[in-house]
Amino acid sequence: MGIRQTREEIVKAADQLFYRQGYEHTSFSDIADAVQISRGNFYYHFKSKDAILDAVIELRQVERQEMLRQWEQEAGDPEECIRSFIHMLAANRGNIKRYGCPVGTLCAELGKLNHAAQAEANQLFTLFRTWLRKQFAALGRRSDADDLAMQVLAWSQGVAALSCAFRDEKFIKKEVKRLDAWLATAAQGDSP
Amino acid sequence: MGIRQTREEIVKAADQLFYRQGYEHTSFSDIADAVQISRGNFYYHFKSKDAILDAVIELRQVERQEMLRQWEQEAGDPEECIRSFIHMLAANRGNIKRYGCPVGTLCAELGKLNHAAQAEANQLFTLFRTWLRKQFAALGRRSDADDLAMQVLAWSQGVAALSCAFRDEKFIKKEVKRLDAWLATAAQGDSP
DNA sequence: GTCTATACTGAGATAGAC
DNA sequence: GTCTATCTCAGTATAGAC
Repeated sequence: MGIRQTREEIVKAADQLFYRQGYEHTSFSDIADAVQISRGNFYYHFKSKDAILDAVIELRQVERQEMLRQWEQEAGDPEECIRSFIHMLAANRGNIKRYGCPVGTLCAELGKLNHAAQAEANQLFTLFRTWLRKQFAALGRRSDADDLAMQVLAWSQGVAALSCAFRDEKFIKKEVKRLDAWLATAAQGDSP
Repeated sequence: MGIRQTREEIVKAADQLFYRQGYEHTSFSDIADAVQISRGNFYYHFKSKDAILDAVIELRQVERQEMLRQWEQEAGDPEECIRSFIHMLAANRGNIKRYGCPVGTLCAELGKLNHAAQAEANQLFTLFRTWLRKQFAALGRRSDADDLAMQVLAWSQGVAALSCAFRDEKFIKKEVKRLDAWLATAAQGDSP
């Protein structure tokens, strides 16, 4: 197996495991089992567990960035862009119900660990925030675009947290509907 | 030191440490240092780390229940009760900014660990949910009281998660204002 | 590149003295 | 009740063979 390919598989497996079990609770053995390599082989590709975490965060950043780019490409207007973001909740409701939001739970965990990669993980939130702000500004809400972006983000985080705690997918669907309705009025309404 | 007192101090210290560092990341040594007892002495009071967690969850349940009871006693009407809940966010904004919501972050962590105490921790959410539902029902929103309770809970969770990630206290204040305004209309509005 | 073997550390937990 | 000493185990990480 090429070095590139093995490295990639490690990062992908770690990404999933960190999401499902948390970073600290995931051991090298867990990842090794998933990728079907020996524990020792790890250190040829990464010098430490932290290094794997860095790679995972970078992977998520690249993936999310690409996702946002694609939404912009497919959408006809900024409102549709924001709607794509909102509908991501519904599309991933199975995973969210079980494991929460991948970004939110990682940031929360690294925060408690006071981990060095905290800032980088939080960049994932910033990525969404900046993008949403841009969409709201394009929607004519220039003066409160950042507030609206934060509201959408917080709303999503709350829905993810509760649907996970109560293992409730229907709550996600309900809230996505409410978000949709809210967006429709926000798109028309002027800045307050 | 009496057995009662030492046990209580262990639970209190563990409560704080679990909140600030997370359950898994907190070791016996951490708690021992905080309480100023030896590691070995623990096992006279608790038979395992899980047992301490159980005690911490129970402590939080008792404390929250007492808090809700007091709010009801002090408030003139259900709307004021709900307002007390909302203002808890503002009152604790310093800790929330640093460590997130004590209930939300614990439930999230235990979920990832797939820990046995998961259900008990989630009961903390249920406690709030049931109480809020009761208040909304008393407010005349009987048909959607539970929906509204979930909305307030989710809103709070989202605010806590984002204010923590961005280390932003002002966001809490802003959102508490919006929640207040929302509550005022919800208190008047009929069931949809 | 990948493996096995192993060193090292810190964790939870136990035993028994005081 | 509290202590010290110690056990066991899992985790990260390293060394060196293949």
